[in-house]
Amino acid sequence: MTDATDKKPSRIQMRNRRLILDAALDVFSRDGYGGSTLDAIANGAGLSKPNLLYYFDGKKEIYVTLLSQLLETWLDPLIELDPDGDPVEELLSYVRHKLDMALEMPAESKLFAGEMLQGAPRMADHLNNELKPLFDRKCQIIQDWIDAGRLAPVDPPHLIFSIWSSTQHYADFGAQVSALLDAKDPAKGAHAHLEQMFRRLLQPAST
Amino acid sequence: MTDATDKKPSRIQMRNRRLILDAALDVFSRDGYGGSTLDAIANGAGLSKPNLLYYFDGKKEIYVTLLSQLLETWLDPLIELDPDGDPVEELLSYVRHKLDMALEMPAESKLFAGEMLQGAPRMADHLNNELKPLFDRKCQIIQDWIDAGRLAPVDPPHLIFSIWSSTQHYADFGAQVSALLDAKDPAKGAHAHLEQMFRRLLQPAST
DNA sequence: TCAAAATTTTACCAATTGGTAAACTCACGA
DNA sequence: TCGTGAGTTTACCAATTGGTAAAATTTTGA
Repeated sequence: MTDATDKKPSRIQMRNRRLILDAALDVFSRDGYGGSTLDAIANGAGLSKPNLLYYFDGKKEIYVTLLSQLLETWLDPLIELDPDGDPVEELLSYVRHKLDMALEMPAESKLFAGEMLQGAPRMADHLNNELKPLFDRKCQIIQDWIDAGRLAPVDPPHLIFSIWSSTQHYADFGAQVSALLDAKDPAKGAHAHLEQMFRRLLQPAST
Repeated sequence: MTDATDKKPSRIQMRNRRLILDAALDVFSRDGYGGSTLDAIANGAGLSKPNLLYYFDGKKEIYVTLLSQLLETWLDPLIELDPDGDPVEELLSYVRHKLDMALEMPAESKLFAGEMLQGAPRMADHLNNELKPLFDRKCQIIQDWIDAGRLAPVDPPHLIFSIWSSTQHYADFGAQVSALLDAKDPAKGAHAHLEQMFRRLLQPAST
């Protein structure tokens, strides 16, 4: 039983697995899966390559572990969308939360984006089995709000796409944003703009 | 004078350089720069690897050539934004054009996105010297429209970011879009949704 | 037609990369 | 304190990769 995936991870196991995953996030998000090397990850984690392979069975396992752990936190805010709250405020709160995540966790956003760019080959299962049902559930909530006249009529799936894309843009295309924006900090303007855009889109015609 | 960058490219040069760039677009956009191999590109182009290297000096040169050629067509629609046209219709036309490009040229979009994800290391010059001035010029046009009361007050740079992100999303995150959308063809819904969203955002309060 | 130039192939190579074997060291409980 | 298993290092390897040298072939223009 020298396998690193045992039931009872030691303190050292916990520490080193975390070191490795942290370094791997840096490397994978910067260089992409194909452009990343075990040496770079091991170096970033302060471990030797064979030592790194003592904790993970290979490059792919590190990547997949990272990705599946990330997905949980990444989709969390969508879960919180509350059917009993005020529709516009619920959705705007979601936009705010998503933008904050993009601004504060750009590496995570980029890792996710990179996987999507390549056709999500290692996430197809998760996409179909986990995200799709959640997505459909939340689309239904939005549709119910619309049917109740509490939200302007929008296409729920495409609304969610717009929220995802416009927020994650500040992480994934951060290089472009920085190069084009004179302001030192894009956060302020981004928040104000997205709030305005989605409020106008979602506000039902006042009666 | 056996250099492939001569002034007068032969018919064979034209044909093979195109074959190589076409194959390279496929490979680079699918596997990322680091994950792509000269063998894969040569194979896709139907040439041997040394033959491929007869036309380009190396992997990086293929990539950079591809990227810089792409940028011209990619930014073209922004150039067309006409200060003398109707503001809302000009911008909506730009949105439509951008979405069509994303839907029809997903590989190009992904190549561009992949470069951005990695911090645009091979595009910093182009970003600062070409795109930035164009971007500023177009932001000024939008600002002028707003000052003239012909457009709702929006933050021009962030408006452009929103247009870019929400349209390119259908290419870059195509795997996710396909997995989550029940409709066979996302194009129809996407067009309608983006038209609605940006029209609401941009329409000035009617007097 | 025919030599020169352009193009393509064959045969390589050095460096890198993901990964392994096995020896070695260290921490800890009996 | 000492044996045992967890953790680490050293030394290595086969496959892949970007790239080259030079011979062989095809195309071109006079």
